[in-house]
Amino acid sequence: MVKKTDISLPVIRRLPRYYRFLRDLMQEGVTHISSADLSRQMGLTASQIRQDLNCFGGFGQQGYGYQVEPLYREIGRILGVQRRTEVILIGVGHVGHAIARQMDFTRLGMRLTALFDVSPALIGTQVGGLTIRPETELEAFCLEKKPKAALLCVPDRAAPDIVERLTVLGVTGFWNFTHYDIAHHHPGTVAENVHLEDSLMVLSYRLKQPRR
Amino acid sequence: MVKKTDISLPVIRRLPRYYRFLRDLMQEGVTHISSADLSRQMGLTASQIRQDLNCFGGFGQQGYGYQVEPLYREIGRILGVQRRTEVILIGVGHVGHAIARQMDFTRLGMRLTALFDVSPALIGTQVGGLTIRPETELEAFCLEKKPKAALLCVPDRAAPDIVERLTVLGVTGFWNFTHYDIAHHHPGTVAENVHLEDSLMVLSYRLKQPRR
DNA sequence: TAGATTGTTAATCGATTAACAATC
DNA sequence: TAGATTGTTAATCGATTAACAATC
Repeated sequence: MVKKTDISLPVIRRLPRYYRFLRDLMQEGVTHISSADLSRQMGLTASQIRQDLNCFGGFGQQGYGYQVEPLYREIGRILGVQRRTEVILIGVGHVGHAIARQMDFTRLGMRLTALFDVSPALIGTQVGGLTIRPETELEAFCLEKKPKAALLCVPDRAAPDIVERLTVLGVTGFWNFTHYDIAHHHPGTVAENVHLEDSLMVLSYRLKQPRR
Repeated sequence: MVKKTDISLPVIRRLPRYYRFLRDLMQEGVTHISSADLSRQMGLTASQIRQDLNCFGGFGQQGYGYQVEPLYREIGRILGVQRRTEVILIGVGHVGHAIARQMDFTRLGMRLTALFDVSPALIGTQVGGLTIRPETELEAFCLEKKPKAALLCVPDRAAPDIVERLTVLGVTGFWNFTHYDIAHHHPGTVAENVHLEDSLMVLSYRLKQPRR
């Protein structure tokens, strides 16, 4: 059923949005929808939607549109939400804490299994059902549990050391909230960056632009 | 000195990174640097760096390189970090709380002036030197203080109503942590989206890809 | 001056959009 | 069948990269 083995990253980055949209449509009882309809509702071109969905083809019917539920399932399958990747969180500051408490990792194809921090005030306390471990236990834990991904919420200056240790331990994926350029320094890894400061500066810039 | 009035968004999105990098170089006492050197350190092509910096030209010298400090100042000026935009935060849940506590708005060209929430348990409590106000006071506050930007950390279902009220009150910029598509529903506004769930799903996908 | 490096134009690459034949 | 809508190819657009003349 899958047509292209390599789907381009811009397409992949749109999939979570399609996924959410299709779920909403299902809940409204919509069973099928045309690319034209979807384009109006999502603010994309119908052409782009057809191109995107065609990457893993077979869900549209000429003259009729796309079957909502099969399409939803297929996107979930492509994103791999049912196969869960174990992830650990390093740095339980304000942001790390918020992420650990609020995100529904299970629904997103991940499972949060451990929290680490250096602060004696935090170590041993519970957050979202997990006990914060001392960062010194990173090696022991990873050697035993072999997590493949880490969520990095430490201060920028701590990042290079932590990433080095984690890559040695076999961690290949990072959800990176620091400004340390993981992908550049560790070519074998996969890093998704969340640069909150950069994003806010861009908003600041765009607001100050005379005409948009 | 400014050469292009319209700098493309991809270039703008790279500016915060240049800005940080140049600050680091200054702190190391580096006074000038060539695009080739910078390209090695930042993992961009020298060509792209020259194209980018040339949008607001005049900081390079042939045979010599770029003056670090003037370039740093100019990027700060373009991003408008010294002119501060007033911003209010709606929704002091885990993420909103973390943002309010941790981000240094001042350094990023913004000033956080008020927090709003619906929860009686939160209203009246202090976060980062600000008292959480009831969301019902949004209109009164905005009519008086006329903030131009809002940081949206409410649940998705609350977003359409809040955004509608805020745009009526003259708020034109949103730092959007919800999945509500503000730019699509309110064409006049500027929205920077932080879609944490989407980002995590993309990481999950990339980790599960056979070869990268 | 010679060497280095920019500023800028041209070439390439990739993603988006348009068009339309295929087909439900 | 006629109408609608996809799948897919071709055209367009924009961003990145390469090349090199200008010049410090």
